[in-house]
Amino acid sequence: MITRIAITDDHVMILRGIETMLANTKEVEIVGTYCNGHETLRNIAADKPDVLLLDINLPDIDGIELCKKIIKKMPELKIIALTNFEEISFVKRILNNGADGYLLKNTQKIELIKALKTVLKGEQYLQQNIRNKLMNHALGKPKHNQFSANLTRREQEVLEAIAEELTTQEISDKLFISPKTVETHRMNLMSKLGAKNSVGIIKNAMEQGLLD
Amino acid sequence: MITRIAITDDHVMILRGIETMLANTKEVEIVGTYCNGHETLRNIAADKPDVLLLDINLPDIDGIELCKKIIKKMPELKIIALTNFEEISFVKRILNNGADGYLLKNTQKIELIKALKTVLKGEQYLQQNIRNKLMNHALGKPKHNQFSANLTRREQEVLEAIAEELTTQEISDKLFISPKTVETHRMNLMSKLGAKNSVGIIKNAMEQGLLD
DNA sequence: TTAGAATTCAGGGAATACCCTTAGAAAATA
DNA sequence: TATTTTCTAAGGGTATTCCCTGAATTCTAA
Repeated sequence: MITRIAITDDHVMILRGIETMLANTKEVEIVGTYCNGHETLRNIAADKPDVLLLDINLPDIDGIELCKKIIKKMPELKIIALTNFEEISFVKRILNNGADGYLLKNTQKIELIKALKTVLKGEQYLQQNIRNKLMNHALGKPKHNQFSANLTRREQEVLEAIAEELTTQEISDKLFISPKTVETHRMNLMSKLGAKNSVGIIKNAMEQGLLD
Repeated sequence: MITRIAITDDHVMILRGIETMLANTKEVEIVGTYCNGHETLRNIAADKPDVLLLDINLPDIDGIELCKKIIKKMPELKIIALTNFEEISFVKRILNNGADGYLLKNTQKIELIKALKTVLKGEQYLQQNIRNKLMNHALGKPKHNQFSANLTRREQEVLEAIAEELTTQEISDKLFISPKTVETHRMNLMSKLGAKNSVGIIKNAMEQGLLD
């Protein structure tokens, strides 16, 4: 059985690149290539692909919205998100909205084929480094992770307010607590995050993914 | 006479895509493909291309620096910058540092060939929309873009020192300048990055990849 | 060579952050 | 219930940042 593949990408070079990569693979056939979201929505039902390689950064439609719409139309279709970015929050959103796989655009032919086979089996395919990141991220939140400080609810709120560049007074107004209490939380944040000042709080918090 | 072409891009798909695009064109021959800056610098002299299609966003070397280095080595070589971004400030910088052309990655085959011919004649090639943007820019809309803050050497040094959680005094000791000078740089950083305080400087700098 | 950046520095004051300690009340947990 | 953690808040400082103005020197690109 030949797998029918469609590709959506506004970069012609990427389209040609994938076509070339798959040209000598007998198990697959490219049944459609689209340059944007609207073209994809118009033609995908007629082309009936088994898998769609979908660039998330399209000129016309937000990738996640597009993903949702396509899945609604064709629930059987497997979608592999294709992008340059490896933002964890983004990966999570796209995977929660219909995508079955996530590939970076520097993918080699072998990995592309592996990804296709995996999603066709009904499994999820993620590149190794993305998988690792997701793991770390998942473990970081609910569990006691010795590498990432775990903050109390209030500390988290103060942290976010500091990240918004608010002053102690402004934070106290926002959270309806005394400025002195805000200072206490700030001191505790410094201690927990190993920072010498607010700059360090924000730097470490961002590196540990405590913000977003 | 056959034109010798080399390509530098860390995305295999782009490499394959360009190869495919040029495969049926007799006037050109691809003599080398490189995945990063160092590979390019190592091999380009031996491959002797007439034109280099150079992705500006490489994993290892800053595109502009790389461009300078290559031109120093091979002054005859024509370089066409290849990228996803159409930031005017960026276009100007790269064109002022050795590139002869600027193409977006959504370029079609016809335009690619046209660009190659143009730069080989010794002229500059820019895509139409980039050309228009440059025109508009030159005609008097100096809208400074908050997304592309470009920092001076000293500002970058002060930025990095702030990120190290140093105080003004400590930074002044480190850089052998007066604390007052450090404050001036800090103020300019706030202004350039649209920040209200040092926390904002670091937050925006990290988001824009000005640190690391 | 000449205008524009970039770098340097200063005074002085207001605002804010930093740092220590202490401690009661509320909430979560064992 | 008892214990721990969290949240609250204060006094009383010192250190640092923030903000304004103004200005000389050096570098750099047209």
